[in-house]
Amino acid sequence: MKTEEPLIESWRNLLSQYSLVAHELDRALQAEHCLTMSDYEVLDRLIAADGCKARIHDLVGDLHLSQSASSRAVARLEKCGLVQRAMCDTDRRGVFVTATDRGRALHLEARRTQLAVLQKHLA
Amino acid sequence: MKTEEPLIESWRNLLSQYSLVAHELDRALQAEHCLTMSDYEVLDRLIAADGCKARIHDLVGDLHLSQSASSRAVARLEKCGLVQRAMCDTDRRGVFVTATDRGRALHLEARRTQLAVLQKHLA
DNA sequence: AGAACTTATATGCACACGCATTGAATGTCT
DNA sequence: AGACATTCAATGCGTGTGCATATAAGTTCT
Repeated sequence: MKTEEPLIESWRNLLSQYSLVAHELDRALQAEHCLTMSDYEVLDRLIAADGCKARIHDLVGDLHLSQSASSRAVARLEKCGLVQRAMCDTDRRGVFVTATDRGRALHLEARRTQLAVLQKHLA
Repeated sequence: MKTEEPLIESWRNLLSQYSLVAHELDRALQAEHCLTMSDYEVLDRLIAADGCKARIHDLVGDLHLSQSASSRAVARLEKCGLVQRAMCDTDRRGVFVTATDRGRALHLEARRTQLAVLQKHLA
């Protein structure tokens, strides 16, 4: 395989590395914690926020997910009891999402799983 | 946001860059050529092969896709007339996939689309 | 040759995704 | 205040994905 465009070479490297890590991360999180990579990302962002609380709208910007996918991720997390929805009193269109105790606990465990995978592939 | 683990920092960068490029690439290929990113990747690998011809099994290794997803991508390309399936006479389990003239032509056009997107984001 | 195993593709199924739309609340402009 | 536009979240829909399985062909071992 000749190198052709270095641009394509870069893209292939990016794609390869992403695919490898993403697939394994997804498998590990699913197997050990019943979480999608996206679910974990939502939880992670939420916990990074003030008071483990954020509006969905604010999460979307950080998430590499569409608004609808983010909304559904929150719904999944809520169904598992990791997160709670609450109306936002200052703007009743908005929805505040808060991590529950179980959510915070699971996040800690899942974080270890994540680090193990990253260690293995990005170290 | 404190930096915490540099490992996580790396992963976030990888994820961000991938998401940006992948989404835009997908949109552009779909809009201009009715191709998924995966479809294009299959076509691309096929054309890189000897005689624009390869067995599905051999494609799978390069593709960042599962066997089933690869099989379906080939099916899509065939439905669009970009590719042809043919039995492999030396091993009748195998299926040879060959790019048609239209497939080769479309690949050239799509390649320009790809390069434009990559240029914009990876240059 | 025949049975047991392996390999190459296709397919049923459940699920996460993005796009488009809906519904409700807010904002703006006259 | 009232009409129109905008914003936030949820949902219907179509589609691509991986996993498990099915099917068919090749391989190995006795």
